[in-house]
Amino acid sequence: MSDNATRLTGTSFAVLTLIELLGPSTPYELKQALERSIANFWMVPHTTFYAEPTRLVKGGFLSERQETGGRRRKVYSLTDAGRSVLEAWKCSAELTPPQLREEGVLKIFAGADPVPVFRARCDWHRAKLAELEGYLEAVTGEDPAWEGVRASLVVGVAYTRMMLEAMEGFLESQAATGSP
Amino acid sequence: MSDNATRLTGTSFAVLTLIELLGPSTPYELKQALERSIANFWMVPHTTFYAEPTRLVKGGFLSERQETGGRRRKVYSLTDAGRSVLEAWKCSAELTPPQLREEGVLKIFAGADPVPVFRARCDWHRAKLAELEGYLEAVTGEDPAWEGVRASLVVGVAYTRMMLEAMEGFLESQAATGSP
DNA sequence: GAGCTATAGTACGGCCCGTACTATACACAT
DNA sequence: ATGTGTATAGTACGGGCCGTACTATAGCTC
Repeated sequence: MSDNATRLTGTSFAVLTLIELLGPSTPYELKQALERSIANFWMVPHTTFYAEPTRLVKGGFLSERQETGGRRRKVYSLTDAGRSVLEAWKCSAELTPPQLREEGVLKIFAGADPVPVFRARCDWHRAKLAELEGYLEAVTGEDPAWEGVRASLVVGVAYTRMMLEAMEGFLESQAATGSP
Repeated sequence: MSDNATRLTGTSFAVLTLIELLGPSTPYELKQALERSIANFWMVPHTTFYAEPTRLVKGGFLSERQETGGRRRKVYSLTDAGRSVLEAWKCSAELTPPQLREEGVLKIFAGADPVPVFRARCDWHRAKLAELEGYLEAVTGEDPAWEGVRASLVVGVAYTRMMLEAMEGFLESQAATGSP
């Protein structure tokens, strides 16, 4: 009946999911996988991410053992409790609202000129698009267990491309009316 | 030379901008304005938001006085330091990367069926779109100082509509192929 | 075997934030 | 005038988050 149970956040489920996909893993392996996938739609700073497995062990959702050679890193595996909360989360229909933090729009709100803001964001989204397409290419033809991984990258690519096209359209329309 | 200066986050600039627009304000007035505008692209939980003016006073960016009647609420105003960091931020070209946290894609990554996820998100975006259109209508024809407010709401409406259409398109294509 | 660079983390302190609770104002019935 | 319901306007608390700075090991190269 303890009420200070480990709170499970999106970051927790990100870690659990990665271990389910990869099998027993070290924190760095998890982090590498994260950055090529989940981090693009569920951002986690690395210091938070490294802390998460420890929390999950404390909550009984992961078990931990030490590598015997090399750096003697810790290797984490799912426990039955971990597997079961992960399954429950996947099946549940509940979704926390999407959270967006876009400093560019904040500046526009404050009265800044939208053109440089969108130009900067176009560059950012162009780079991101190339990055995501690279990740997607790397997982095509993989194991069917990775279907969700592929699907999420497809969503990410579509989203990024949509944003990029919308902003490019805006900038072109501005260029047409802005200067003679 | 103190190096533990108050860190200024997006939330800080949100508060500073709102006070610049509204003039001296109480926390609740700021929160009301926030929810009808900024919170849609820079989410802040209310407990964080209520704490922010206190931090900004400590940093010297806001000054504080007490209402004399009624609830004797605190009224915050910009100091010169506050006005100056706000201006510097508006003019600077730097932007932190856009931060997205979308639990739906996380579930798809984990292998969940995308259809219920997108259906839930469609409902959410439809409601959000109606809400934003309401806010936008409420500020049309206002003071020219509110130009940025209008522009940011226009961006928000365009974004939400784009997301909605993309998801509806996906669901229709699924319906066409998924069942006979 | 010293230095360089990439890899693989930890320490710390301030900030964030979800849950729960508090408190005041106003309406309207009693 | 007093109860009681509801919207308004917050505060308390403790664990989680996170940016900056630092540390440490592995392999490479000279």
